[in-house]
Amino acid sequence: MSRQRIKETLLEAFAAVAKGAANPHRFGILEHLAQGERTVEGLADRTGLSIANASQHLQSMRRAGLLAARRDGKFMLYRLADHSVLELMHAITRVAERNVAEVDGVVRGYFHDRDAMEPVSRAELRKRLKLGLVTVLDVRPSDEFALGHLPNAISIPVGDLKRRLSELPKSREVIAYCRGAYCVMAFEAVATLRAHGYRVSRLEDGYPEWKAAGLPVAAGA
Amino acid sequence: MSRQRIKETLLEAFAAVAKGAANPHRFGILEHLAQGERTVEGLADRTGLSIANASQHLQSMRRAGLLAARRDGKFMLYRLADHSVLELMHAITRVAERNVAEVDGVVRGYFHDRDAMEPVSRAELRKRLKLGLVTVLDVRPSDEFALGHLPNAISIPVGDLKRRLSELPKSREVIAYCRGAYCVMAFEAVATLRAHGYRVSRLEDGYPEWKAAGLPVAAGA
DNA sequence: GCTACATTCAATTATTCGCTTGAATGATGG
DNA sequence: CCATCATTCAAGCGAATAATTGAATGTAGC
Repeated sequence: MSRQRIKETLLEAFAAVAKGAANPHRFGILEHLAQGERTVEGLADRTGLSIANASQHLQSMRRAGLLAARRDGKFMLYRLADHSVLELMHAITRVAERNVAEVDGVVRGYFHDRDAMEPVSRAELRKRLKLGLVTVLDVRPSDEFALGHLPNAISIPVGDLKRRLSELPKSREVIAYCRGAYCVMAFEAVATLRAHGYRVSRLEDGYPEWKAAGLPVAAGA
Repeated sequence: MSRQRIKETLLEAFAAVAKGAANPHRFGILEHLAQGERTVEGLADRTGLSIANASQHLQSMRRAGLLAARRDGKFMLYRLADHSVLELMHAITRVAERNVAEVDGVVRGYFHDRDAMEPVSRAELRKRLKLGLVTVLDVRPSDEFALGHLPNAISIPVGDLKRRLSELPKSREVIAYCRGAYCVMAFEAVATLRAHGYRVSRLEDGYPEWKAAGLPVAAGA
């Protein structure tokens, strides 16, 4: 095989990997799979795609090397191929946050206050957790919380937040998180709680990154 | 703006970033721009694209947030938007090397010997450089070498390697590098030199990553 | 101002993509 | 083995993409 042909083979493989993430729905699927494995129907529901369409996206992403799958009874369970895929997603969001005006604009839209935008790092959260200084708030849907969450986190899905404010102590600082660094539910939760006088920040990223970093997680209902 | 709409905005931006790399020619353009800024015509020549076509790709990648550009006289000089783009390219290649059979196959095709495949890390190369133990070989075209290269590197483009073997001392270990981790010229150089009895390895990645890591570089003819 | 040259724009075409629909496959549980 | 249900396959359609061609724009040097 000629050098030129080999180079083409590599470039095609790299392009195919990128193409696996190069569609809003597919990137959304990746975000959901970063939480853990999911069935085709589960993903179709969460992303609003038809089942056949979701299946096709999943298969193409699998061929591209982004996903792995296993069968469990009559369900196919898809998952991220490995942790390098999570890193790829992170790399994409970093390019976007630095160089795409729309992304920066979204963050600014939620937080008029400059220091309200600043997220708390994982290391910082661990430190404050040990000192017992903070309340950790998980704003994902409760089924996702049930499959795994940060230790001692309280589960209040963002839609329920306004009527369940009493569950959060105003005396302590709150750290909110959801599916990832650019999961909008955490932004909204922070904005809502700030408006109600809470001291609250968001975690720099979400549950998948926490878990991938090897930090302790809790699971179960 | 609704949460749903914001989520769509973010997903579209992320997908657009990925799309910027989701084509073999565009990924090739990124590899060239990782070396330094280039004109439209320069890129068109190197990638084999027509000028108009290269221009269109460059503009779409710029809109996606991957590239920046400036005008110098009658030339437009394109470059990577920032270092996060290099990290994105790295993330893509890592997913591919771990999960795409074709990529693994290419590496194996060059090196039948298992330990011949193992690259030398940047840190390891620096250490051996300080001890004066190695000859560093740059196998990129000489114009790219002229624009910047590793300290004390010898420039022998891979096409000239066989007839310029005498320039390389057989007594010392040789470390070859080119444009990046999956630049095929370094693979070929290692295979060629091994066949001629040299002790030779490749650097884990190429000139762009070395420079991005803040390590010393040399420039000039 | 005129000419040369790098780049971009605009119009066109073949191809690929994303999605829908409906039928086929594969596994489970009675 | 039959009914059920999750998933995949296959065909078809409109929209988007990648490439080509030729004209238009913008800058430099005379």
